[in-house]
Amino acid sequence: MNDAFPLAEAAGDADIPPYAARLNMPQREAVLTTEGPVLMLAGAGTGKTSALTARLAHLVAMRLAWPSEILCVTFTNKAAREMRERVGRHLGDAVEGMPWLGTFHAIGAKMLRRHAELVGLQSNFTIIDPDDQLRLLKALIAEAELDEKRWPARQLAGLIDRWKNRGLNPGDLDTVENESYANGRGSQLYETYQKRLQALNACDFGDLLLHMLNVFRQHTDVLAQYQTRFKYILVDEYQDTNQVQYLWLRLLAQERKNICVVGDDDQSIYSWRGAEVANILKFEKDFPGAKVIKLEQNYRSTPHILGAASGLIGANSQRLGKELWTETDTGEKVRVIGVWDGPEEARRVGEEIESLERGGTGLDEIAILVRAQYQTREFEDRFIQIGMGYRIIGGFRFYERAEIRDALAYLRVIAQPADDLAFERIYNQPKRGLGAKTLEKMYQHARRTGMPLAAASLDLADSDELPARARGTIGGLMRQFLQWREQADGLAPAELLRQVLEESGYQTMLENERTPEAKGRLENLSELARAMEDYETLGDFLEHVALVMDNEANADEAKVTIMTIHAAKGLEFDHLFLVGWEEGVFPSQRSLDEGGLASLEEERRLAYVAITRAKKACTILHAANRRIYGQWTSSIPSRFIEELPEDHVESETTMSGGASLWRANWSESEDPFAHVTRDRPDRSQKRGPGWQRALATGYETRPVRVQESRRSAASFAAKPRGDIALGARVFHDKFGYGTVTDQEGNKLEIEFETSGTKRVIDSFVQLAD
DNA sequence: AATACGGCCGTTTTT
DNA sequence: CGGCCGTATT
Repeated sequence: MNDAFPLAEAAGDADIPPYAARLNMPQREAVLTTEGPVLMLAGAGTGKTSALTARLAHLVAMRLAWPSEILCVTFTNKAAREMRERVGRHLGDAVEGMPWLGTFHAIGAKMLRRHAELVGLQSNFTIIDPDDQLRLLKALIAEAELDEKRWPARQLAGLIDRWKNRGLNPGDLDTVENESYANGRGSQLYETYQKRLQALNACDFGDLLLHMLNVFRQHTDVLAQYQTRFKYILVDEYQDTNQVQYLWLRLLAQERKNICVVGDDDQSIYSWRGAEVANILKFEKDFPGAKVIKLEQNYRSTPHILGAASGLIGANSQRLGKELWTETDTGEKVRVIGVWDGPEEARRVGEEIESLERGGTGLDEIAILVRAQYQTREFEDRFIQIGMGYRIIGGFRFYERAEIRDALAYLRVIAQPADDLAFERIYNQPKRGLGAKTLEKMYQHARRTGMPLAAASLDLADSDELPARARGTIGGLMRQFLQWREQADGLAPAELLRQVLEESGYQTMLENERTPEAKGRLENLSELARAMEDYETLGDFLEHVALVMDNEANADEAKVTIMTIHAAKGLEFDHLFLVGWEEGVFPSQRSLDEGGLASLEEERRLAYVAITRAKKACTILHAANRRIYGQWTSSIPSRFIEELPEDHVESETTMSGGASLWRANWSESEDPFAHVTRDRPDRSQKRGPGWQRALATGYETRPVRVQESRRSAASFAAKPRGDIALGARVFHDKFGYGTVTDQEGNKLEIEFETSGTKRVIDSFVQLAD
C-alpha cells in the first residue's frame, strides 16, 4: 500500500528493519519516537495502521518492552483484529503474548474480572446488552411510580450512558444533571439501577470503563500495578475517545508518559455519543512536550477526490489543520448527479453499477453510502428488482435475532444463576403456560427474599402460592437447569447448547412451525452452535458474545455494499456512490436542530469521511423530490455540494442544461412545479425549521412519470427456474408470502400478502411449504 | 394468554 | 408510509 521510503533506497537497506522498510518519512518518525508522548495526526488513507503496527513491532524488536507490557486500545473489534493480524506478521507467535491489545471495552472487562470484588461484583459477572438495560430501567421506572410516557426509559438509558461516558457516578451529578430526568429523580434512579445491577451480578457497557476508573481512583496500588506494567501505550482513533476513556488513559500514562495516540480530528463523527474531539485538540496541553507527527501523504484516492474532500473540510473552523496530498496524478473528477426523485436515484445508481460491471469491475469494489439506515430501502427494492447482488451492513445483527438471544438467555442462566433478565426472557419460551401473573409472583417473592428470580421461582414452586400446574412446570424447568449446569463443566459449549435446545423444547417449537422463517431460525441456531465450537468454556463464549456483537463478513459471492457513512469509516472502495445529498437529509435536519453549528461541522466531517472512502471514483447524487414519512417533499441540493471546489467536480447533472431529464419531461409547463398540488403541511410544526421551510413551499408532486429504465443486462442472461408455476405460493426474505401472478423469463410478478405486488427475480424466492 | 387494533413517532450506534 | 408499543379484547 505504501511507497518505499525514499531514504531507504538512498542509504541502502542494510540497517533498515523489515517492518520499517516501506514507510515514508513521517511514518518512520512515528515508529522511531518511542519515548515520551506522541500525537500522530493521520489523515484518511495515510497508512496509519502500517505505522502503528510497525511501531509495535519496533518496540518489541528493540527489546524496549515485552508484548505483554504494551497496552494497545482500539474502538472496534475489527480494528483490534486487523491490528493483531498485522502485528502478527512482524512478530510471529509473539503476538500471542499481546494480552492487552483490544477494544476499550474488552480490556476494561478483562481488568474488571480481576478486580470485580472491589466494586461489589463477582468475577463471573454478566455484561448486559442495551435491550436488557432498557427492560431493567422500565421496571425501575414503574417501581418509582413514574409515568413512562412522560419519562421514557430510553431517555433515562441515554442519560445514564452519557453520565457514565463522562465518568460520573450517581453521587457526582450536579443539580442540572439531576433535574434533567423526572424532576430531579435522575440520580436516585441511576443509583437504584446500579444497585440492581450489582444484585444481578451484572454491569452494562459503560460500567466496564467506569468501574475500572473508580478502581484506579480509589485503589492506588492497583493503579500503580498497571502503570508499571504498561511501558508503552498506544491508542487508535483518539478523536473518538470520551471522557472516561480519556481519564482512564491519563491515569495509566501518568507514570511513564509513553503514550502514543493516533487520530484525525477531521474524522470525528461520534460526538453525539460522548466522543470529545477536544481530547485530541488538547493532547499537547495534557502531555507537555508531546511530539506531533502529521501523516498527510495519501495512498488511497485520486487527486480529484482528495481535492474535493479537502475543499469541503476547509469550511470547518475547529481544526488542527492537515492537507492531504498524493503522488497519483490520474483519475476522474467527482461526479455530481441531480435526479428527479428517490426511485430514480436508485435506478440511476443501479444502471451505473451495471455499466461498471460490464467494464469488469467486481461488485465488491462498489459501495453505496447513505446518511441514515432508512435510505437503504430504496436501493434494496431496486436491486431486488433487477437482480443485483447486494448486502446491507448494519440493521439486524446476528446476535440480536430473537432466537439467538433466547438461546443465549438459556446459556446465561446456566452460567450465572442470578441473571434474572435472561431468566425472564425464557421462562415461558417455548410456551409453558406461565404468564404475567406467575412472573409477578416470582418477582415479589424474589424481592422479599433477596433471592435471584430463578431461585425464588423454585422456592415458590415448593409452596402453595401458585396453581399446581405452574408449580409443576417451574419445578421441571429448574430441574433441567440444575442438570444443564452440572453438565456444563464436562461438555463442550456447543454440545451443551444443542442439548439445551433439544431438551427445552425450543427446537421442537420451531420445527413444528414448518415455515421458511422457522427454518431460517433453526439454521441460525446451528450457526450459533458452530460459532461456539471455537470456545473452550461457556464463560469464554459468553464474553465473546457480549463484547463482539459483530458478525464476521460472510464472504460469499461479490455483492454491492450498502451502508451508512458511519459504518464505512475506516473502509475503502474503488467506486463509491454517495446518495441523498439534500438539505435535511444530509446534513440531517435533526442534527442541525439539536446541535447548531457544532453539529453542522460534524455533518461536514461525515461528508469528508464519506468522500475519502473512494479510491478511484466518487459519484454524489441528490434528488429534487423525496418521500419523507410518506409525504412527497421537494428538496434542494445539500450545501455540501456547493462547498466542493469546482475544479474537482463535474456536474453531469440532469437538472440543468439540455440533457435535463426532468426539465425535459416537464418543459411543457412554464412553472416547473405546475404539476404539483398545494397541500397542508399540518405535521410540519413538529419538524425543525428546515422541514418547515421545505414544506412551506407546499408542494406535493403527483405520481412521477418515469422513463422506463432500459432492461438490465442481467435480465437477459439469466434463465428461469423450472419449479415455480403461475399461482405458486412463495416466500421472499424481504416481502414475505405471496402468490405468483405472472412470469416472464426469470422475473416474477408476485402479489404479496403484506407488501403489495412486486416484480422480483425468481432466485430471490423460495416455494412456501 | 394470545391476538387485534390504534396511536405515536421517526439519525448516526464501534462496545 | 410503516414499525413498535401499549391497551383492549376474546
